[in-house]
Amino acid sequence: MSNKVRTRFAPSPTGYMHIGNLRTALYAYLFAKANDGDFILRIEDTDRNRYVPDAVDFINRTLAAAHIVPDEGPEIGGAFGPYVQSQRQEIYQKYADALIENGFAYRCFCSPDEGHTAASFSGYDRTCRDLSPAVIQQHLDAGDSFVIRQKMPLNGATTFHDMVHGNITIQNDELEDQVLIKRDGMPTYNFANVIDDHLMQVTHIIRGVEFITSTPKHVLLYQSFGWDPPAFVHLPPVMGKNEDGSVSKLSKRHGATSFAELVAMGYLPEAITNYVALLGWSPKSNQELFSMDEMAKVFALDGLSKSSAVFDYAKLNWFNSEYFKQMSDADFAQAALPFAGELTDELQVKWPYLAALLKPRINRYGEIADQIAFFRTLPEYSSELFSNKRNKVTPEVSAAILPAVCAALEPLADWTPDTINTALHGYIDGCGLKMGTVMWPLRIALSGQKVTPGGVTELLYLLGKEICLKRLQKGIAILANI
RNA sequence: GGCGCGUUGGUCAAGUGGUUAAGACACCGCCCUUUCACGGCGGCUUCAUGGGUCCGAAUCCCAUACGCGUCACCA
Repeated sequence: MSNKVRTRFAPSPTGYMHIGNLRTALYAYLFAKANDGDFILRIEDTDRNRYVPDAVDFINRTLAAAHIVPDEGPEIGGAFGPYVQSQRQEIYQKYADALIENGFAYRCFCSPDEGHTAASFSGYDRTCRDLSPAVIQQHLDAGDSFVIRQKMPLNGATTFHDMVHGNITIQNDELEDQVLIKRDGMPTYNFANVIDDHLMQVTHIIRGVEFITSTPKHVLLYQSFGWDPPAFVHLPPVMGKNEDGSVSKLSKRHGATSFAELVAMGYLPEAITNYVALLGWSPKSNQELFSMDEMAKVFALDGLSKSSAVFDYAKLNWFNSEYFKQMSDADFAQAALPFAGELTDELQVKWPYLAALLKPRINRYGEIADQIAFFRTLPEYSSELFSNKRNKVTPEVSAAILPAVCAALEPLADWTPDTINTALHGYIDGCGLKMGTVMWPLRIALSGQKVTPGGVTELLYLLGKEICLKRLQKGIAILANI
């Protein structure tokens, strides 16, 4: 049982889930599941200045929405708790003391404001590295506050293996005597993560590349304790495309950066995770549409890419529209309704019918309001809109067609797609014009735009007889001036 | 700046010494068609640059350039 795969997602509670973070969580989850392992959620809240109320709840809700379900964590518990770092303070203290005991760490009494920066090597100048026991005791007796620092080797190099990048070596003299326990008694990330990953028996650390350069410090810590380090998997960042064509780490100026924002824009969680999974990972096959279960079957580390990927809305749109097509009309209608804005009474009744027309035509729910705005208010338009080369329509031709269609529609007692269609076809068959030629001017007069959700029959039905006749008259009036 | 990592078309990418360098999105064109969409067909554009090694290099080596990361008592 000891070689069961265990991965973890260890966010700090900021109340925000960046796309890149979501992807990290997703990979850690998928890798665990692909290997019948466990996925752990751990909250890294050792920075008290950054604490955001309800952030843990937010993380739980986000993971749930994305169908990433932890096997262990603050809410579900598990054999290795607590899973919130601020509740593990004594544990870190104990291990830090052991390090001091064995000469791998030391108390540093320097004030953070004194500027103890070394000139010849990286970071802290190591003033307190070799204090005599007597001096240390003096400080302790005086009640001086201190931090605990890691005692880095002065020479040599540290090498570790990364499963996506291969072996990485860093000279030890590049390493600072980093702080392990802060003045407030809390551990730093670089310390807590080592202790917790070992104690929680994490086998694979999956995290962003930003941690790659501090990994040697972690490895040294594992060595000091005599522990075997877990496998390391460092993921490249998710980028955004700038106005000038350059790319940089996905941020606000690129639009949405969080899972929650994308959902608010009307993207389906399933589509987001599917797309994000493929941003930096590729399966052995050419399959692109994956359910979570399918991904959990085929996910493998060797499909991860080394280089960063640019977040592309065009591709996300495609994924989302594919997921829309898989939805039933009823489910879509229900889920889309909140995005429709205020509906006329007519449309409220006919919403399921309208929604079915919208489903194959939009990329995200957020596009709905714009698409259906013309139902409520006919946009201003000019007679030029009536021109369409493809269907051989001109404003003149339109001027002849509109009144005739009005006449054909007017007598209809029953206003259903069927009766409307029959009346329309009756007219078209009689007049000798092509269907497209007749439909074009109708669409323009009905909607004031070239592109509409649904065909003319559907528009007529949805608008209702009275409004249709009015809009057709309006079209005739506009055409009268040419 | 030091150190580390990266670089296949507009974007995601397959590829691990011999391929016509897959596939997807986007874009363009055609077909279908009651517009749009859907669907079908086709096209466009790529191995950052320069040196090696080799019969042969996107694949191996070395430089250069560019990009990203890191250098906190943040994670």
